[in-house]
Amino acid sequence: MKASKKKKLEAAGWKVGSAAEFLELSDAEEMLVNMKVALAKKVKAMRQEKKITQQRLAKLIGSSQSRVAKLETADRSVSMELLIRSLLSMGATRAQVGSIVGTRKTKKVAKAKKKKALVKG
Amino acid sequence: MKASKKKKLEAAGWKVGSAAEFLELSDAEEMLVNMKVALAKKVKAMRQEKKITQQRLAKLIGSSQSRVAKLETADRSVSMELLIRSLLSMGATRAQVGSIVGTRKTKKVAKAKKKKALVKG
DNA sequence: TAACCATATGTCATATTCGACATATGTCAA
DNA sequence: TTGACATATGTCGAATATGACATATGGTTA
Repeated sequence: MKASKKKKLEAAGWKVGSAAEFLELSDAEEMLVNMKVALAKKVKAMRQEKKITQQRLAKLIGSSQSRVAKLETADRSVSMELLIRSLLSMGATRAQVGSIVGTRKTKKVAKAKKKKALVKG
Repeated sequence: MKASKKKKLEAAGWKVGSAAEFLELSDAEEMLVNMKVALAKKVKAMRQEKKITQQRLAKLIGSSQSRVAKLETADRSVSMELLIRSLLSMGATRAQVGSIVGTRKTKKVAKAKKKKALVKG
């Protein structure tokens, strides 16, 4: 991480330890966000595959349509727990959830480029 | 639902009211609890492997010793998010976290018996 | 156009989770 | 015994996540 960013955060009142320590936390936060986004996409995909509305999924998990919408857009206000509960409520297995949590998304663009490069070479 | 399951959950610190109440726990909720317990055990295992105290882990994740203790005992008041954040902060990979989330615990005794049976047969 | 349905967004009162603190328990060495 | 250290538990005010509601947006059909 850049020193300038650290300075900025410190100026804003954030207590930052060593740069290395901060890096670890930053990575953890980023991974958490990525996990949530991945889970959110799966919620939407599963719901659409089952051809049910957000309203119906909401009822299934004891929530409301608006919260389901927030879930699927990985809104800041949604917890990991609710995301996972939603998947499980739609019939996902622990293994499926674990797979989503544990799998980093690969960029399709990057993959395409790599493939092209191989063909060319 | 089997009484053995109830016992298991209670042993893990999840106080369950009446049996009838427990019966109303959905499969999804039970899976969620099991995931939390598995993650909690991993937090403790990783911390001990790194030979650091709860106090130090607390500082690493910006929390307190008491909360880390609650984390490791899978207290009701701890979120999935904090459990995962703790693992990531100690250097766990997404793949590792995913593996814990997605893997149901199998009884060693049961496994041993199965193996023995195979040998015998 | 209008009416309808699905989804997104903003707000709010309540519920849950948070860090922090006090304190209890347990272990080990002086 | 005492004291120091690690961990567990109970509580509390603050922070965050919740369901619910109103409403906006976008697509489809009459």
